[in-house]
Amino acid sequence: MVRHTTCIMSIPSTASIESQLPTTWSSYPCPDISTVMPSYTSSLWSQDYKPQYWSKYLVWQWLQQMVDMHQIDAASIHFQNFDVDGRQLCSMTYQDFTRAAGTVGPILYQSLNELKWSGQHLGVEFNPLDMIKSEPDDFPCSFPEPSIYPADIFDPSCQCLAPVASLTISSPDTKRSHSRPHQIKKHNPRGTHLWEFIRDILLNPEWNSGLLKWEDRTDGVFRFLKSEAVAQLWGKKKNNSSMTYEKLSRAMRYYYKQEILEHVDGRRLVYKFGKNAQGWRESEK
DNA sequence: TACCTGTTTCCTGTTT
DNA sequence: AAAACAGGAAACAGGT
Repeated sequence: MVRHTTCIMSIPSTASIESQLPTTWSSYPCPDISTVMPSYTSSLWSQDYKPQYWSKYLVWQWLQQMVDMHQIDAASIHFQNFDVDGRQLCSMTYQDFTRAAGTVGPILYQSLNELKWSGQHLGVEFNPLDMIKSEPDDFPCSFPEPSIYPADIFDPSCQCLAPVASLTISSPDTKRSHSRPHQIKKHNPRGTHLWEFIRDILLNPEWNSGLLKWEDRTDGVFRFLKSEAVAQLWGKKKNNSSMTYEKLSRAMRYYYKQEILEHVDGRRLVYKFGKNAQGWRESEK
């Protein structure tokens, strides 16, 4: 028996998404995108598309795209080294990329160079503006635009990410290549797992403006501050506008059995990374 | 094509 | 009373 059809089709309108947003969302520091980045809406396919003209935010979007595309463990990239705009990014040398991203550096360097000249990458068109220009009504923004925050929100001293030595990668390219000394990830059919998505938000303070919070950094205990907002972000990543915290939390509960998460007694919206969750510990920097 | 994994969706009941 | 939690059941989708 078919219990339900594709839920997206049953969503009445984008207004329902807004109504799902928590009231706290309105206080979320994410102003209208056209206000923050007016050029985005007026010149989507202009020169802004070129990496040389990207904002810091687009640089981060590109990095995120690279992480997804190549199945790179985001914890392996020192994102603080990419707190640059497109002009600065394009001025980085091969050595700079290697320093900033270790063994992933050459991949990023090559991808960027292809974008510089063609606007395409490995046959997959990269448009960092997709997340911004698409469906502005059903999601206020994806990750916050870094430039709209005080500089001190992004702590460049934060070394919350794992060293390149812990890199895991499983792109088809690297699977076939014996020249790259990457570890291969196990079966991961749909890109980033939910728990990795959660972990990466926690590890990247610039993305994590009040969405999630460490309760006990050492023990891996964290709390959802804006549960519905995180669910919306997750849904955005999965192209599922009907994602809710209720559904996200069901997926989280499956992690208990896998020991990716451990039970935390009696504390609402609080979870704890388990022994099979990797890349969140400070000692894994 | 069957099977597997990792969700996603829906649900009922319980706890806070 | 509402929100969150717990977990069963089935569907779904991408990868092998």
